[in-house]
Amino acid sequence: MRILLVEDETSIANFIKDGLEEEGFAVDVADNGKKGLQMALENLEEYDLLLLDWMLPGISGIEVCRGVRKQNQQLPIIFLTAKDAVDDAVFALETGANDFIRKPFSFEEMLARIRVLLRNKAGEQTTFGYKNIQINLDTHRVVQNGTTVELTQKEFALLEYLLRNKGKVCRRTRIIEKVWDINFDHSTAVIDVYINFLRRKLDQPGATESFITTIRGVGYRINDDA
Amino acid sequence: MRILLVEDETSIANFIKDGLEEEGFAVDVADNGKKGLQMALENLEEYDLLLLDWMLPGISGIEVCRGVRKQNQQLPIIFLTAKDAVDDAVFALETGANDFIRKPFSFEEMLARIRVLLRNKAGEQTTFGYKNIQINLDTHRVVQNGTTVELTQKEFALLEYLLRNKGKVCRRTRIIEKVWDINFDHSTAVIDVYINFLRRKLDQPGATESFITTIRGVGYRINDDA
DNA sequence: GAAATTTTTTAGCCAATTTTAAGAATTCAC
DNA sequence: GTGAATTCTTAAAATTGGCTAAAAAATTTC
Repeated sequence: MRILLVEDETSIANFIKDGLEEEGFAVDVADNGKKGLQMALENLEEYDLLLLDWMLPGISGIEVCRGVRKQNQQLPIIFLTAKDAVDDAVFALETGANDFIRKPFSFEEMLARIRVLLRNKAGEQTTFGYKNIQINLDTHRVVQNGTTVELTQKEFALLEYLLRNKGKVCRRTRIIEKVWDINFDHSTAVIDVYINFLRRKLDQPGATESFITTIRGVGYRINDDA
Repeated sequence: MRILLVEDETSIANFIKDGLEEEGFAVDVADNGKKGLQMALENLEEYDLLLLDWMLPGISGIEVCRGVRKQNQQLPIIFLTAKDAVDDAVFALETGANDFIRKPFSFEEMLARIRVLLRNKAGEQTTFGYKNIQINLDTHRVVQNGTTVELTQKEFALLEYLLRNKGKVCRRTRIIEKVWDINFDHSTAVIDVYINFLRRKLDQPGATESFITTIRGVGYRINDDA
């Protein structure tokens, strides 16, 4: 799940970005309206949700919202507005926003609203599994045959991505975008290295095949069970 | 947690009532505005939240809201409005509602919003424990193996948060928000310092592992008791 | 208002994690 | 089979993030 955050105050932007990343979202930040609109339109398919500050230098949040809505009716958009700006809230909804959050907001509130809007897309599932491997997002644990396997953050994120897409090919470029960064060097071999880490930690010793199938020239896939 | 639901359509009212009762709320239903306002005002102290349908026979939801607000500024009020009634939503907020939910809504969405507004209200468990550690919110005491351990306020708050979420990861950003104030400073190392304080006070001398597990890049976790 | 306690900041250290790089192995097309 | 492309594996370098101690700042207590 990739979120575009358009927010000019660096401290707030970082706070939100860090928090959401800890929750497993990928977050890109634009620090002004022009850049925000540009990023949104250029990668319209990439983003699952747009978080828009109301007050922005240059192009305002409303204009960004309008611009995006012209191209895409579906993308969930949430506004961040000042506490008592009731009119702003109305206006935002009229312009096509799906929800708004009044500042100062608690992170939990924001997360609740994001989850509501992403529900159909993301599902709220917090555990995934393949055969004897279970991953749990709440506890941030991976259990295999009843024993915990220690994974690092990146290993965890990669496994989560593969399991979320169990049965489907995960293309290298997609993995780079979702697990690493959208701007990450595509020629890198980190993926290979991390796939290798996962295999070493999770493949059954003596098994002839890995639980992660390599699809040459394309990417990787964890097969459906059975 | 007692909720007053003012809704004239019996089927919807029952659906909401049943659902909320399953979640552990006590729910009273008024099937028109007049009755709703009356019940609300007579038992103002009893209710923790008001769910108000917009369209009501007789006295409208807005009028109920206004009437309640005259007596009580604090009571959280959520409106249920028709899907595209943007103006209604605005109007509701101006009249003093805290939030609104557009119909048709999902039960989860409603629950999420109710929980946000009820956060930090009473009626919760007041003791938590992990192995030999017991924390009591009423007496504000921590007891380990029968002897009281002196904790400062912040130490206590942090331990409380970790224990409330026993078994789950507590992400750094959430800890900062919940235990310290909403505070956009993510560069601080207070958390580390306080985790260290707790460990020094509560870890068994000679133990190989702390009772608080560090999850690098994510946060901390107190494991479920074995 | 001085002393004690609590909270927060700072900074160096260290270890775990992440990334890079490069040679080995495998696969595929011809 | 041969060669090119891709992936695997390993090791080493770079980076990050958490730990700790100590000091500074804020708050409470007497």
